[in-house]
Amino acid sequence: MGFDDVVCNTGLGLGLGFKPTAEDRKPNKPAATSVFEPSLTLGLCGDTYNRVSSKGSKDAVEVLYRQDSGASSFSNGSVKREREVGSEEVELERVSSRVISDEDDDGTNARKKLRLNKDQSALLEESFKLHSTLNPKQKQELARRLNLRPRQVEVWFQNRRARTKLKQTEVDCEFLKKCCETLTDENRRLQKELQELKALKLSQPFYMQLPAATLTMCPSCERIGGGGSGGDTTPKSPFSMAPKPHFFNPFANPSAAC
DNA sequence: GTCATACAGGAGGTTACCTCA
DNA sequence: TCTGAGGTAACCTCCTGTATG
Repeated sequence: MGFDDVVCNTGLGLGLGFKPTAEDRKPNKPAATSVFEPSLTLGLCGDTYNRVSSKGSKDAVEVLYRQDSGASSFSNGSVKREREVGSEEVELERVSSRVISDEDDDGTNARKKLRLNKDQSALLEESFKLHSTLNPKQKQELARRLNLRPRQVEVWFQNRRARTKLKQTEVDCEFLKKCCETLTDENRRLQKELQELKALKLSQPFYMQLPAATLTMCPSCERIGGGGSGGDTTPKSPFSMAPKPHFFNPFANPSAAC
């Protein structure tokens, strides 16, 4: 979809941006393969942000998802099963996570902050490329491979999704700014054109303002059409202006009537 | 079939730690 | 050495979807 298409063909003007399709919003759909439809609603998009590539880690991730294929934390059939399988360990994980993270060795409440190493980050990135969300089994397995707590993996994915969305928001914002600039320029140009046409009309003798010719010209694209042809016998002025008061609509396609 | 409740997980926002210029 | 900015792990709250009685 080109920029011009957005401005001229949709009639929606600033209805821009990208959001995942309904299909894309399904959990565990690979983030990098999403298809997007234009929208102001923001969503995940093909992620080019801060990506670390590692052959070894990619292999590991593929194995991870092969092992767990068919398990979705959202699909009706699997939710119950996952809860049965993972509820105990997940609960344990949550409790232990709080205890470990909230209390220091000496019992103080200092929040410990670990720094993921390069390999851990690479494997997490590869996993995220395949699936932007994890089900409990995938989380457990990934945590085991990374030697991290499942809670840490969960947090990483939450933050990663947030960063992706933030990045996409910034991109969309820039895009909308450009749209706004273009529409402002177009508006300015059309206003100027309108002023010129008004001045031209006033400068002509009265008899020249009569609908002597059947030619019409679109003020936007400056194409001249045979207004009288095609069975249309309605008399028209040389620059057939809109019969109604004409308000500039930046979202309307100026050439749509042509 | 409908409703109330509980639970799990994600989004959005915030806090706090760490690194670096 | 100090400091402010930026990145990000960890946390909190709210909302939504699903299962269950």
